Amino acid sequence: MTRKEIPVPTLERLSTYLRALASLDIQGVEMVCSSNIEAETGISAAQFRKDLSYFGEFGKPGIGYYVSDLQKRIEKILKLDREQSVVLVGAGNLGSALAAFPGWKQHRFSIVAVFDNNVSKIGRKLWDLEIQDVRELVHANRDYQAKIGIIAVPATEAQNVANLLIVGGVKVILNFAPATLRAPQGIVIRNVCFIQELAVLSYLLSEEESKIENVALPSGNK
Amino acid sequence: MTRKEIPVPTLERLSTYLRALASLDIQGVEMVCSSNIEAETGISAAQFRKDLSYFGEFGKPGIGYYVSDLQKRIEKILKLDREQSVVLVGAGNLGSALAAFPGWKQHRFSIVAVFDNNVSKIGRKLWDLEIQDVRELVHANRDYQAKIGIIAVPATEAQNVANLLIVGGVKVILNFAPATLRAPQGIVIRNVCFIQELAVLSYLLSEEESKIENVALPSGNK
DNA sequence: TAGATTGTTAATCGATTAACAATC
DNA sequence: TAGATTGTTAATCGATTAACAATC
Repeated sequence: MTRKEIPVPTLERLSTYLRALASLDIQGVEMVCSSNIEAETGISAAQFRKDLSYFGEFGKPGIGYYVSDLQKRIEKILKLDREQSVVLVGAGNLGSALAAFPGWKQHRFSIVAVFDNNVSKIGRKLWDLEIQDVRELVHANRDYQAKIGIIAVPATEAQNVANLLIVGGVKVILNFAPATLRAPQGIVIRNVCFIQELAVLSYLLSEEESKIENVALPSGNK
Repeated sequence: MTRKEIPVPTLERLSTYLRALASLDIQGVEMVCSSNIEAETGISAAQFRKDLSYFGEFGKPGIGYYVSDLQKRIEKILKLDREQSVVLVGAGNLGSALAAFPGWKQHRFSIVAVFDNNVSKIGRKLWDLEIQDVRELVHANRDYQAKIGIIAVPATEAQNVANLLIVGGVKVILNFAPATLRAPQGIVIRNVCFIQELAVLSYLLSEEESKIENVALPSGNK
């Protein structure tokens, strides 16, 4: 069956295409060509066609793509065409902001449970969900059967939480804690760390500033 | 001067090394070798040495690296060795969670102002900062001189906010809104979109699950 | 039909990995 | 000195870009 591995950058872009298509769809656009997608997303037309080519044929030469058809097919590829259960660990500021995100339903994700280790929070509500004791996580997920977990706890707790999620049957984890997590083969972890993003921006800012200096002071030693 | 461009993945990893070094430093570790870093971060020893090599020499053959020295030097590379002003736009759940992040000072960033367009929020406090009218942003940043901006508003507002930030003198933007932003040359934008991350995980989850099926049903047609 | 645009192949580019001489 | 580990060069790998035959 030699499954050709799909590059992760391609998967990330698929999600971007989906967003652009949704926006075009709302505007009433029915057909697009790859250069429209480039205009909308900044991703090159060639890259767009190449990305799609991993999954089959989607358009008509000379014509382009049907917006709603393409949307549905990409959703299917990413398995966003059916509701998926997500468990959230961490009911602090970040967890609260995540739980409040209005787009969960639209993107076909459903937060089925929230856990925390803070006794003063357990039993209270985070929006419409009761905050449960993190020690109940493994047991509770026997019912939920969630395969997707989100870690929104301090870095010091993140590995413990990851272990619990994995024991509880979670297969993929989105980790917001600034920590490198260990996990067995077959478990996928993606890290979101805005401080790291800012560090990159900090470097790029200094680079831009030095470029400007070089323009301002053209002569000098090269 | 032919500045050799540093790969962005290298910059991202530098930040990861920094985190590992901080953790080792706290544990009282004074020396590390590249394979220690691999054990700590999952990034290969060769990759670590290659990444550092863009910026000079950091270690001693046969010995390794001084933890605190390496920390300081990477911080300097990323310009994390001096305080940097950041303006935040969006005082909703996400903006609030960002403002509450306890690590700002430690990472040498300082949120100097928060803006929103919601009349019922303007004038109120978000933690210790007064929420200002986003229409004051350009003017207000003449004082702050922040070069770093964070967008934590709904997607529909994101481009407008980006434009304001840029007019206000911001050079690099961390965008949390699920939108592709346009910006002139010389402005750097990085997008953080957890829904996109979940979409990737959703695909990888289905991939993992099909692998397991294939193991469970070994014979079949290949 | 002529013009437009796809899907795919080949060429290019860039990043990661491996190997090793230099050196502590 | 012998063993360990660096910094760097060369080899490999993978992703992006360009080009174009197929086709609507």
